[in-house]
Amino acid sequence: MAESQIPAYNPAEIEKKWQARWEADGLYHSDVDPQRPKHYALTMLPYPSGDLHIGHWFAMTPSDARARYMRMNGYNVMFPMGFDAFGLPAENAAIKKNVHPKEWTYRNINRMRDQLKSMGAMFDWRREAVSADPKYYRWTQWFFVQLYQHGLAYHKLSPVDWCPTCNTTLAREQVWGDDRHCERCGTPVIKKNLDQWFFRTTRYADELLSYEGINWPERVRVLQTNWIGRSEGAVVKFHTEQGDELEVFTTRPDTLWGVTFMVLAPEHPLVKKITSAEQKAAVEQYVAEAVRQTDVQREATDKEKTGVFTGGYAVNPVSGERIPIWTADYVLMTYGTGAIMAVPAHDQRDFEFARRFGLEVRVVIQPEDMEALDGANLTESVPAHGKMVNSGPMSGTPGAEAFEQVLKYLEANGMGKRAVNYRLRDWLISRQRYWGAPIPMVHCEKCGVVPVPEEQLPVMLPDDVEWRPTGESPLKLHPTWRLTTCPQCGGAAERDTDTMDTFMCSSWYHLRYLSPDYDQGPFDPKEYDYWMPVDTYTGGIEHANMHLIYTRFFHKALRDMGIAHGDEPMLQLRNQGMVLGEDSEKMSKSRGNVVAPDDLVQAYGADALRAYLIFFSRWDQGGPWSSSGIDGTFRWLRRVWAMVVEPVGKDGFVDESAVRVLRRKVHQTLRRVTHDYEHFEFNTIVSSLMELSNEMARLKPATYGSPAWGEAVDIYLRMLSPVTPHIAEELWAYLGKSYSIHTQSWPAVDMEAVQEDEITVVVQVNGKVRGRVTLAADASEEAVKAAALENEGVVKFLEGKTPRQIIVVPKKLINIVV
RNA sequence: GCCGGAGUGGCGGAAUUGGCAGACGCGCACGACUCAAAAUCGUGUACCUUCGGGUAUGUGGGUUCGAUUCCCACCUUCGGCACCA
Repeated sequence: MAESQIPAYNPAEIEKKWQARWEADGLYHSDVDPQRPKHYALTMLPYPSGDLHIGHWFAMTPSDARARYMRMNGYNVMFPMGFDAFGLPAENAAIKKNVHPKEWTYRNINRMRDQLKSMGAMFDWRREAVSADPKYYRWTQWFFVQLYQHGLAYHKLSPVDWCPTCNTTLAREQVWGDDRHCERCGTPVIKKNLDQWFFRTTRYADELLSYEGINWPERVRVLQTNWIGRSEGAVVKFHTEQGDELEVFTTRPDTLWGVTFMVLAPEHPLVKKITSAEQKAAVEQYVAEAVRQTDVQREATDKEKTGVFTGGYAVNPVSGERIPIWTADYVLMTYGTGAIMAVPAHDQRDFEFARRFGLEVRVVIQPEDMEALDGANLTESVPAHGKMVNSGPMSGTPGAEAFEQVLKYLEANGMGKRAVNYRLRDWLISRQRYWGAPIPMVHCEKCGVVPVPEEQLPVMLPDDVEWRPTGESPLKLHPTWRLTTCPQCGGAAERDTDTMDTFMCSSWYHLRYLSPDYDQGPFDPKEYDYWMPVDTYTGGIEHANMHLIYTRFFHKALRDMGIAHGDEPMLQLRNQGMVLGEDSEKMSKSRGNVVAPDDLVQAYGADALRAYLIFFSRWDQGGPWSSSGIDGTFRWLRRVWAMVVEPVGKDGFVDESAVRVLRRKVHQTLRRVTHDYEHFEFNTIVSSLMELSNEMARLKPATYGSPAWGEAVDIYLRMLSPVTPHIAEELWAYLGKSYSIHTQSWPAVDMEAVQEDEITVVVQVNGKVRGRVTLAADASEEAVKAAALENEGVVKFLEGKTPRQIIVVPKKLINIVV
């Protein structure tokens, strides 16, 4: 055959060709079909920052491959894509380049959509949703109003985290690290007192701690559990000598008789009232200093305890004792009640404070395995549980019962009750920036806060705004936008000029994909009933305590408002790792280590890049990028190409034993690859396919032209198609098989073909490999033993000794112990 | 300090239930093809060795006939939380 008739592998040509054909045919459209089982595969939507990053491809390619795999397994798969288009970076970049954020964002979206298409993923672009689109944020606003009407949104004046670079407030989740910096720009935050909108995430704290019915990684569950930070204890009611109630939260009610002082946070409202005339100056100075400090300075755990005696006293409800009240900055106004009962003998922080200021340390817990404790001699606190001592009527209560017994005592005497505290805070929603969904609320002097009626939504974000940040909301500076009439009384009123945190937009994007053009509600219930919940959700772990908590909260709130069903929005979650630059640093423009996927597509084709992204590291781990490795997957695809298109010039002789070997390898690989798709172990899918193509190339001369060879190529291309969809489609067509390979079914493993007819058993002597024997697969244990004992290499090491023990692992290994 | 990952050749990684450590690929070396180079193909590639073998999965112990895998202690490293009462 003339060589010119064999086509060469030309990825640029075939990728473009098939992408156009698939799009024209609507091959990846997903429609409701009650006859078929559905699978909603979702990958976290990108932020349109300008350029698609190799990290996006790393995240999305395996998700795409798995969505394709599920489709081949008979599922009606929906795999949508969209853009998280509101947010700070758009604005910051727009400021730098002096283009309108809207223009900048939509330009980027258009560019990124093309880039996404070049990877040949099975996205159903008819379902694309863009959060900055009025027909999208109309419903973001509608949800806000719903939450408000159901008591889940409220506003209050409170000290909040403010990023001085981004010029806006941030939610607690968006402040990271030891230095409490802004999650987006890295600037340390400061505190500001502002009137802000919050969502009541804390109302769902307990439910968010339950992961029943969802298959999420242990790691994410642990992160969320720690973040929510549930602790069980009691609220105990003390009184000041002036008669004011002073409640404290404690996890150790069993130490109540050991309280020797109390501490109020400097911001606590009672500080002023209880401070005595003599202490007034000192207290005022201390409070002023504490307030001036940043959280970082104040909450540094290594600094020495500071504080001031207020001159005031409280009464211990259980003992009637008179307890001095101090104020100190190690007590936080934001946790519990902002006041604590201090038990220095059994709490290290209280202990340090007591030693510093010469306060009494009184032992009230005696752990069974410790010598008798004496408060005066302790060098550190004893937080261990144990028998209660010096505790009035409760003395002698064993450690195991102490907590419950004291609670019973408190409740019986009206002195306190069981209580649970969470570290989780309500979600701060207001942002003082332009590029976001306006908060659909009107402030009326007569009627107070009034939501914008549904028929007036969306509250449109105006285009003609000075969006350079000033620290004030840009919408506030617009000459007319904020002026409106009160929906309730018709009088003059003002709009809320803040916009919403973009995590609000992304809390429900998976619902907008269901019906992005629907205008009777946020989503079409028919689509919802069929597709929801999301079956497989993939994305980065960095969202564990932000997006992934918000979206769970959001779903549960919708459920309770009767808008959604089910307890969880996403059944199965899997996280990919992060791709680093070749210098092992995080990829960033400023470091100059960003790898541009477009260049790689141009040089090697999308298929080789897809295969390399899947192959080069564990998906859940990520790691430093190395462009040289892509040569390997490119060569492999070229070998696969040659394996399929290059004929073997021979006279039809087929070696039957080679056929058996071929079929065995094909079906063993199929079994392995199927397993790996099910378990999100993507890199070994490619290595198994490489191994198989190596073996097939070796067996090709002896099997070419046989039905087994045809079967091998057929199965090979099917297994290949989710990883490298274009070359698989091209070769499928080359062989004259019916279009499209992507609508074919996943092949079934032939269990008979998988069976080995000969087995090689490793023979060990004292745990060391000394030989191996090959026998028929059905050889008896006795026969295997006999063969092993006769093996040349083995005999040498037995040195005539009698085996003490022979361990047989069927079909694998024999260990002879002498 | 607390919680959770991870440590395997020059590199990325593999080893499905406690059973042949290093699959697959990169890189490197040598060879074939070529006037030559590239590309491609082939062979080799943990360490030591007296060529019998011995040693190797962060370190040290343990369980076991047998441990990358299980247990204990420690080291390194990454991530999260941190005066949360």
